[in-house]
Amino acid sequence: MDPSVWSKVMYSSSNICLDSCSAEHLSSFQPNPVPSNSDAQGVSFHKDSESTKILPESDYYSGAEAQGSSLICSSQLELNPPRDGTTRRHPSPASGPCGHHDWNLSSGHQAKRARVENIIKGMTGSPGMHCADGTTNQREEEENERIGELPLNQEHIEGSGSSSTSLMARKQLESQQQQHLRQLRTKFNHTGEVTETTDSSKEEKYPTWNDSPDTCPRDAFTDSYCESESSRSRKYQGWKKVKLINYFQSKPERIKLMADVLKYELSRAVSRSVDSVFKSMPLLQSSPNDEGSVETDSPLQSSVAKDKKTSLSCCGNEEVQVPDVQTEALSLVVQKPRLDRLTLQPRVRAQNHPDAALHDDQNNHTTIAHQHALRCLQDGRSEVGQTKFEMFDAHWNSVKVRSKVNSRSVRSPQTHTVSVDPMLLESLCLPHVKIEPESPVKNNLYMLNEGLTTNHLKKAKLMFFYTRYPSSLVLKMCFHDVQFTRCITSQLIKWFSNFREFYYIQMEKFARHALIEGVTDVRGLTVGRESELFRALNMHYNKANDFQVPDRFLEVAEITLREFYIAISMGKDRDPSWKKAIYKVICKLDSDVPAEFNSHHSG
DNA sequence: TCACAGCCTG
DNA sequence: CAGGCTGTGA
Repeated sequence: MDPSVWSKVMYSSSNICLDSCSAEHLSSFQPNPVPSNSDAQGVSFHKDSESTKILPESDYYSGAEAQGSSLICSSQLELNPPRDGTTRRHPSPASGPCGHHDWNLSSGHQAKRARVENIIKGMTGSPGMHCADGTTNQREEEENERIGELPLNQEHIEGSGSSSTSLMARKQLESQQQQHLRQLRTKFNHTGEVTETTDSSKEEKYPTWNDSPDTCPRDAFTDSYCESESSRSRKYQGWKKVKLINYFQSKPERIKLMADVLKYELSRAVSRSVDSVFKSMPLLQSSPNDEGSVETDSPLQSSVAKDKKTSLSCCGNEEVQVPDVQTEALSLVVQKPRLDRLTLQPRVRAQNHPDAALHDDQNNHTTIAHQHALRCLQDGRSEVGQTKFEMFDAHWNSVKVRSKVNSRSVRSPQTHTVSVDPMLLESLCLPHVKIEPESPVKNNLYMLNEGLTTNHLKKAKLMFFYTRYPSSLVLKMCFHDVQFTRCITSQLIKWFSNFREFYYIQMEKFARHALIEGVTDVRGLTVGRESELFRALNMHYNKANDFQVPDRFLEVAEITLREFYIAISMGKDRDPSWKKAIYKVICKLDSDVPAEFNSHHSG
């Protein structure tokens, strides 16, 4: 366009402005010394501005612009985390009292428990007396109650003064009990769970259920556990003590022995289940700062050591949740089903890591190694095992670091990304997952939505000096080198929307600041090239400062600033849509974009 | 219903 | 700057 024509248009536009946008009150308006908007926004703004002339945008927003509702919402979000599926599906391990977790084990574990319970049920009949082990918790007592039901029924008969019980009947009962226990052990052997204690020789040494207090507790069956787990020895000692105390209650002792067997089996099952969890659990960090390591390790060790179902239940609870997490994470993350077929680089599944939700069965070779090392560490049997664990953990950590470097940064914990080692993918020659390393050249030519480049963005910003509300026709003329699609158009419109947003934010900010500074005459508000407002705007739209900003833009900026000043001083900002009137005025101040913007390439 | 502007958020 | 969302006008 001819510059002269451009100037004409520009100045006519200016005249339109003076005619239409209340130039009269702009030139003569003198607001109340005290702004009428006495709401929290103004107060906050005033308060903040006492120490600093120009408020940082963030401060400004927190005090002046941000409405209370948004703040409240934010806090509400913190105080009341959304009770969505994520929250429900990812409960904290400490989400409930450990003792109340009711054996929510994995399906395999449940099957195992069902087997044990079937055995127990085969032995149980009617309610009986409680076990005398004072160390057992409620859970244990319930278990023992069930275990002791049937035999104690008989015991109850005896203990209740049934001295008429014949010796035959007694022996028959003992025989039945022995049979039960043999069946128990046979089943255990069959499942292979207690392999170290189930060879035939040990079975031969198994107690013969004499009433002798010496033979009963000192059986090889129990001792074998004591050898491997010292803490079990403590329990055993307590158990033995109870036995000595209740010497004359021989049958309950046997029941308790069986209960111990069952408890051991359950304990083992839990331990194994926990181990299995480590195939998919976040690998523990050796860092002392990592609480997850401590928290997860501790129950593992204590589960075997203390043989308390309280701790077992804790473990059980955790291990139950994890598969759910993984299941859900898989559904969320693996958008490209073929991607998880790859041998992706091991991913860190620390509980508080965004990638924790990722589950990759293909990583079993590493997770199993970690699991093995961890088990060695748990057992405390081998320093070699611990060394292996540390070495593996170090390797794992290094892998994690590499993963973080190579993968895209995760913006938020909610973001689920599949971190793939590009080198690995390249080595696999998989074109559909080809990931090119970022190069500076490509960054400079950063493509935006299949057409718009950073140069287009820069050009759009310069256009903003002339037009705040460009029509689609103007956009097409100015970005003729772009294949216009609905998406491209929307993006360009969005760009200008963002430009306007920043523009009006600056205007409001400086208008409020002027009011606070005590500016009483709107004529005192000017926007020159040396003004703070112009610097802020120029920094945003013309960062390189290689473009001569038209004077008309300064005029429009000044008009806008005064409009904001007047509106705020009149208390119009109490109306949620108070800015619309200003927008309506400013949209009429658009100028034509110089011809250079139309004919030239975006670069 | 669609397109667009504006607001909010990351 | 982009995406989601809502309100509005044609």
